[in-house]
Amino acid sequence: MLLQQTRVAQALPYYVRLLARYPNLRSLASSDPAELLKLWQGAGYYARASRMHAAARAIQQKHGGRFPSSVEELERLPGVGPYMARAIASLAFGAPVLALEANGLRVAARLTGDRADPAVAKVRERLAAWLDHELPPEAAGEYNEALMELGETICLPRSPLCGECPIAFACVAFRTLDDPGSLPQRAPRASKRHEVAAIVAVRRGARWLLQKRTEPGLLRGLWEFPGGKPQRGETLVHAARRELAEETGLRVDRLVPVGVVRHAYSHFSVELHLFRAQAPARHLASYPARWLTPEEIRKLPLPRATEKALSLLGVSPPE
DNA sequence: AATGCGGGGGG
DNA sequence: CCCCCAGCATT
Repeated sequence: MLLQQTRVAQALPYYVRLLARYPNLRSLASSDPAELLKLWQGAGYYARASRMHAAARAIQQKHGGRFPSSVEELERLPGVGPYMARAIASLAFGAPVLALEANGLRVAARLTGDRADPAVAKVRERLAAWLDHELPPEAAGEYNEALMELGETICLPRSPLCGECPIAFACVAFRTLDDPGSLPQRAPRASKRHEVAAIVAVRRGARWLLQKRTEPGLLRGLWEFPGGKPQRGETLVHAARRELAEETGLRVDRLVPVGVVRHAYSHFSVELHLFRAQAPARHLASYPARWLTPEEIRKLPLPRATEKALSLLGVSPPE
């Protein structure tokens, strides 16, 4: 699950930590989801953590603790889709099925010289059918793994190392194209949005006011400083004050500018203007906001942007 | 079929 | 800066 849309090199340290903490299915199924999310911090796509937890529980309760082995059963598990179901079935149980993901699609497009966009279902089916025809039923797992390994180490996305490729002789892109790396051809993407927002760090003694993101969507379950985007014509200071009041019920006196946190997400980037404030005399912050010491903050799952903000405030990051 | 979902590495 | 990554769920 860690490897979904995540490079092996990036997932590896998380895998090691997770496996040390949850050495078997039972320990994962009975684990605290909050602790799992903290271990997941930094890996991104945080819904994967809760799906993995749900899948472990499902295997315990609906399959008696025995890992399901058929593609159909596997695909019913939370967080397990067409690729993972076939990867598990072939690699772990020897099922003669093709497990196709980004690497395999790229390799197949080049081997067959297919110039079409794999984002189109028809093209994916065509590439899958070709690979499926080549698949040795008695060694499907090794075949699937070989496809991915080739894609990860040699048949690279932009600059493939065709000189080191053991099957370049059979590659249509290598034999016919000036730049085999130009395949597959993808549709151009929408340009990235840029957003500006104001966030407020309210302090009360040794504690800071943070809130949990509870809405479905971006960074769900992670903790951040209150704040939001300015409305039309609104100043950043006013937006900070308004958002703080709306989200936590707090009204503060003076807002001191601290700095700017810049962070890039996949489809947009944000520029967070960070302000500091003292807690008012009456400070009944409403849920889901909480007053937290640095020690408590360190135990919560935090997005990169919040880590950067804490660093600006001089709240020491976890070592 | 299209969209949302993070963060890091490389060109 | 842009592109991509051992996909999946939702609409």
